[in-house]
Amino acid sequence: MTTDEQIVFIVDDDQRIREALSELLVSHGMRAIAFGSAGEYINADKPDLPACLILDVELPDINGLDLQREIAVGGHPPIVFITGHGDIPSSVRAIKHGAVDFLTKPFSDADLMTAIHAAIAQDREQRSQRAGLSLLRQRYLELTPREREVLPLVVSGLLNKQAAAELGISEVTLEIHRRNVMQKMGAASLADLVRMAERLEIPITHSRRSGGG
Amino acid sequence: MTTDEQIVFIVDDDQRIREALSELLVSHGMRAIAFGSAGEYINADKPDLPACLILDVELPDINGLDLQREIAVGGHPPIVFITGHGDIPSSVRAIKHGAVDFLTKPFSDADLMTAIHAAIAQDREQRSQRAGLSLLRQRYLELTPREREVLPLVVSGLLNKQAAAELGISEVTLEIHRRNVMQKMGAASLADLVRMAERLEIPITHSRRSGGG
DNA sequence: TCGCATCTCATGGAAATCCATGCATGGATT
DNA sequence: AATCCATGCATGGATTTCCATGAGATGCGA
Repeated sequence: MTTDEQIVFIVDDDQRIREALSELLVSHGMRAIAFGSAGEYINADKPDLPACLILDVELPDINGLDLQREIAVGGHPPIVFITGHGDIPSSVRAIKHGAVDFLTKPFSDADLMTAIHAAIAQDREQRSQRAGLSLLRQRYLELTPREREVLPLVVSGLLNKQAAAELGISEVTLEIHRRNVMQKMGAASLADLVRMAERLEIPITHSRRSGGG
Repeated sequence: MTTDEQIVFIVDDDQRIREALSELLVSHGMRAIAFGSAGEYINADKPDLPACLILDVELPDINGLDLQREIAVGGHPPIVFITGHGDIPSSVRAIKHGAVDFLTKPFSDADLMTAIHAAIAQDREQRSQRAGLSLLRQRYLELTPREREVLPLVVSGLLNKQAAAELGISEVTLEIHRRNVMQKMGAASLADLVRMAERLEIPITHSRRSGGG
């Protein structure tokens, strides 16, 4: 397939390798951008697309594994490590930290391409997850402080009456907050809101004992 | 700490290693059981405790990595690989498949113990997760076929009226099924039921558009 | 054949939710 | 000062949920 909506970043200090990899990728119909050091990669303006990072372990400025750790937080693309002098502890650390593969030179084009495809597929999935979560967070930010207090009580399964008592306000007022929360979060139903709260990792405060009515 | 409620399994064909590891573990206050082959391990009666499996890659009957794959399904303890002749692809494969660590001989006692502690901690967590999920599944099995049809509709956020229409039955009947579901599942509230359904990976069928009245 | 589980439905009432309209206060912004 | 926003409350009604009681039909296993 090789949709053109994807890109591969290459970080390697050896220019011949950068060129060889770039050519390989282009010949597979993929866009590639190469960097000679971790710093260049970090500072570059990178297109916002499903991507993959081919990362040499041995870099002039910082170690590839350290770069991995630094960019671990935040939406960076999955990494495929390549190295000329790999050792087992490094490979273990790399994979433990989420690298898709750890290839030692010489490796076959096929192995590399397999890893790249896997990495990009993974990134597509991750990006889609992140996009959804980011939308939710955005909506959550639109809630007023009081509404943010109401949300966890509601998704805990408390009755309006109970939640109102919890906050020391009247049931009517709580109902209004509750409706505002539903509306602002774009929840079609309480079930929906509960699932949103789950994804936002909003903790359950109290749980209702079926009191009944 | 080294709670005594835990155990370490050792699978290695070298008796001297089995004895050395056993001694090391006992000296750290942990129970250990050693096996000379994958087959012995598989067929053995193993205590049901938080555990860890120290697995030699090179075994007489089957490869340690293949054993890992075979026991991947089901509640087997996290694996710490040890090997005398490790290579990077093996280590990558092992970690990708969830191994906690991949140590090459000679390794320090400290490194091994660190890995073991991590593995056991991970197993404790996994077991706790599994226990909860297994309880849910057990309850789910107590539902009648009709109740299992009602559950996804309810947690989708449909009104009783809508869910009833979906099944072509009266609203009253659906209410009864719904209540039975709540009771059998031990859900204190709809929010609770939604979360249970999430954990059981029960798919959402329809979603309600806020029509409401 | 009897008993049991399952699925079905009705009536009827108590409680809770959903919603609209209207109003008031206090703080921040314009 | 005027306006907006967040917060708070009330009344009142439509809709929905929750629950109990009662009851009929089907199918399966003892």
